[in-house]
This record gives sequence, C-alpha cells and structure tokens, in this order.
Amino acid sequence: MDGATQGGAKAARPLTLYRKVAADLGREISEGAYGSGGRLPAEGELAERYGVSRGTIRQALSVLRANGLVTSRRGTRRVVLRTAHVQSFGELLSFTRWARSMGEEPGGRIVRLDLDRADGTEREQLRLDDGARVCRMLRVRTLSGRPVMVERTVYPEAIGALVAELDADTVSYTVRLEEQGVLFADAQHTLDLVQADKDDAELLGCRPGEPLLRERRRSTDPAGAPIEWSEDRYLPGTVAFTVHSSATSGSLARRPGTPPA
Amino acid sequence: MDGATQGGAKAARPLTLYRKVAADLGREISEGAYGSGGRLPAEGELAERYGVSRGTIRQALSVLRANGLVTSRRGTRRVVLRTAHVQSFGELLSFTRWARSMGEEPGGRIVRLDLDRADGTEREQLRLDDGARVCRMLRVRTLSGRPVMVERTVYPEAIGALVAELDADTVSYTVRLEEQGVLFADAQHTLDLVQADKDDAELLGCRPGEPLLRERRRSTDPAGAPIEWSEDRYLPGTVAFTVHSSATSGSLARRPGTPPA
DNA sequence: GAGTGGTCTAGACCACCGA
DNA sequence: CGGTGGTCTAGACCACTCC
Repeated sequence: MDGATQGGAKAARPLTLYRKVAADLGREISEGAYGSGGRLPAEGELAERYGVSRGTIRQALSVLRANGLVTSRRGTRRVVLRTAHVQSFGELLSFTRWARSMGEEPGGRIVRLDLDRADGTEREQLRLDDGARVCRMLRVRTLSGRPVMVERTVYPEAIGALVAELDADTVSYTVRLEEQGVLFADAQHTLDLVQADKDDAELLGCRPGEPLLRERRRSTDPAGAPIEWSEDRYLPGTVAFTVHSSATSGSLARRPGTPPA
Repeated sequence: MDGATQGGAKAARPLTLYRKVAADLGREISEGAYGSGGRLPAEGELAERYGVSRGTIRQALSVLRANGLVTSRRGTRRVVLRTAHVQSFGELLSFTRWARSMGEEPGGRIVRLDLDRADGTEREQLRLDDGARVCRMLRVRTLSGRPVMVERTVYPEAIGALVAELDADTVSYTVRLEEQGVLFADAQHTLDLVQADKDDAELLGCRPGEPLLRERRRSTDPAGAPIEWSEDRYLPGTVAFTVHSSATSGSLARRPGTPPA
C-alpha cells in the first residue's frame, strides 16, 4: 500500500519528490509519530533527512497544510493539527470509492437515462451552445442494499455517449469514465437542505416532504471544461461533509439559501 | 477599497509581493478581463509585467488555484474557472461579516451564557485537561430581524473571560475577539442535517422536529490551540455552503453520518 | 518544434517566536 | 539572541500541449 497513488484516480500522477515526501510525512503524522499538537522537525532537518533542497520540503509541507494536517507560522516549528486520514479527491467524487473506503458495499440502480436538448440551466452549468444536447441520468445509490441517496447527473453529449455504452449494472461510472481518459480535476460543490419530491420519496422509501441533504456539484477536467453537473440527495443521518479552511487558503464559503419552494 | 486587506481579520497580513499580484489578478478575473473559460497570460509574461521573478508569480497563481479561480496544467496557459467573488476566511467565520457582505442587517440575542466544568466531548474538542472549565454561549442570530440560526459556542476559560467582559448586545464576538488579539487561523467544519429540539424551535419560531442545516466548527489559533467549538443550526432556505475541491488539494470530504437520534 | 507550466536547486534576507 | 518559517531571486531541466 503506497498511499500516494492509492485511493483515487486511475490516471496515476507522477511520483515527484515532494509528493513522496508529503506522503511519507502524512503517514508518519497519521501514525501519531509526532502526536496531536506535537511539533514537526524543522525544514532544514527534513531537507537533510530526505536529501532534497529546502524548497522541495516546503512544497511537500504546503500539501499537508492545505489538507489541514499542520499549521505553519514564522518563528516556530509546524504543529500537528489533526492525525485523521485525509480523504482523496477520488473518494470524494465517487460514491463507490467512498463506500468501499468505509468497508461498505456500494450498489445502485439506474432509473432513467436519456438524451435530450439542454435547457438553460444545463447550458450555463456545462457551458454549452444553444441547441446542444445532454445526457441525463437518474440513479438511486445504496449502501449494503439500503437506499441512501438519489443522484441526478447531467453530462455533455460527448461524455454521455461514453456513459450510454456502459453496462447498466456498472457500479462506478466515475471510475469507468476515468479509465476511458475522462479526468476529473476540479469540482465546485454547494451544500444545502431540500424536501424530498415524489421521485425521491419513492426511490428512498421515505415520505414526500422529508428533509434531505443536497449536494450540487459541477466537475471540470484539467482543461477547465465541464464534465458533469450533478445533484445528489441524501437521507438524513447517512452522510456528513467535512471541510478544512484556513486564513491563508479557504475554499469554503457561505451563501444565501434558496427557500425550498 | 483595497480587496487585499479587506473583508477580514483585523490583524492585517503583510502586503507581500505575491499577495499584491494575486489580488491584482483576482480583481482582473472577477472583472471579466479574461472572460469565463479564457486564458491567462504566461508566467513569464506576468513576471515581466510585474517586474518580479517567475517564482513569485507562481506563488500568486497558486493562491488563485487554491481558491478555485483558475486551472493549471503543463503545456497550456491557465484557464479561468470562475469569475465569482471569493469569500474571505473572516466572512466565513463571522456571521456578522457574512451578513453585511450581503447587504443584510445582522442581529442577535444571547439566550444563555455560563461558566462550567468541561464535559468529555468539550475537553477533547478544545484539548483541555481534566477539570478544566469552559464558557458556554447560546445565541439566536437574525437577518434583518428575522431569526435564521441558533448558535451554541464553547470557549476555553481564558477566551471565555474575554467574552464575558463584552457587552451583551455586542454584534460580533468574533470581531471583538480579534481586536483583543485572538487570531483565527484554521477551522474544521462538519455539515449535516438535524431535527430542531425544543430550544431550537422556540428560538427560531419553528416546530420541534423541523429539519435544520447544522454546521459544527472547531477553530484554532496560529499556534494550533483551539479557540472555540461551535454548533450552528440554520433554518432551511436561509443558507447554502459552497466548497471548491481539486485533485491536487482537496479540503472537502464525505463521512458517515450520525442518525438524528 | 515552440511555448508552456511543473519540478528542483542554491542561496539570500527578513520577520517572528521563544528562551 | 539563535532558530524558525516566509519571501524572493536566478537558473536549470523536463513533460506536456498544440500547431
């Protein structure tokens, strides 16, 4: 188990020096080598230990800082903030990989899959021209057979063509798409609360109007082109989202909500 | 309006070169100078334009990338991902600053404020010793007079002493604490869904059992010492949280949920 | 093949923290 | 005051994208 290439995209990122150092330090931290609240060795010491320059060490440490594992401030050695496992981008985007990382058995069933002209919102989210077509998918996702989430995903036509070719009982479309060269590089998420509509209620086995945790997501490839626009609705108590934010690099924000109709 | 020092912590961060460049480029992007999906100038060109080294330009661009504004990949110029305004860490932590940034009038009322021995969870979250004491605060927060959120915050005794000295009608405790030298550097957030208890219902004017969007937050200072542990519960439709995540530096994760009792 | 961003090095100076 | 991380420079080589 390497930890660096693991838990994520099939397209292996190159094992650069700083990534190896970051993975190594991250493992040490999660194993409690420095304790919670403990102090890391100085940059210079690490540079000597790994036989690399200070710049490379700093690049590695900036990864740990971005993941919320350590602080960093002038004058003092870095302090361990958390010893928890850091979830990879792959585990975040793929329900299947997330489920397996918890030791649960993921499942799913496609309820609807069709090709249609994109409406206004879809064109805007996927940055499509007038008259462009999209592939819409409605799926219910299960953990160990128990339905927990309804997923509505919209793909641009080109991606949708790949999706349509896959077996209907494919477990993870995300993984399959990556295998076909569709790389997920960035995603923008919005989290709020909605009421179950009639479809949701039927698929999840709850009453219409029941509250659900909603995640809307727009994923883009390395070139910045939209790959998918998705809306996931989770039953209460099945999931929680965690985020780290810091004064130097925050990615979390609070926005005005839209009343649930 | 400067943009670089604005919208946040009173403790002004030094205006370093790369911060100035990042602020400048960020402003250009939000003004649409490169369009949505457009390409940024090359690093070398920017280095020449600003009269700094390529390293400094790269540091500035990494800020924009962390904020989800631009992509970056080998071989091509950077692409603009979003032109939206980036919310600062200060706006995220302070309900008051967030409200004002939207043009709403923030308000609040302290319902309870007391000093007590910390229980097990509190000791763990605030990293306190056995027998340590904490300050607990229960507040209802309003937007333009309308109650939208119930906030339960726990402070370590030292911070609590500062809190207790403030006027009961203080609008923003976060801002006041920062003025007293308490700096917020990092925060870990967990988002999920709960049902309103009797207190929530009374304070928010809803029925017990009504669904609420919950944000639990643990904030630490630059040294990594816990400052506050807070649980905020929002009425549906009043707020949404947005996060950016990327393959190279993700801070968002999905966790198993806890059933709402 | 030309242009671009990614990685890595070596060194310099400074601001800050804590003893 | 010594040790630490933050900032900035100058240069090198490489992997990749696109024409």
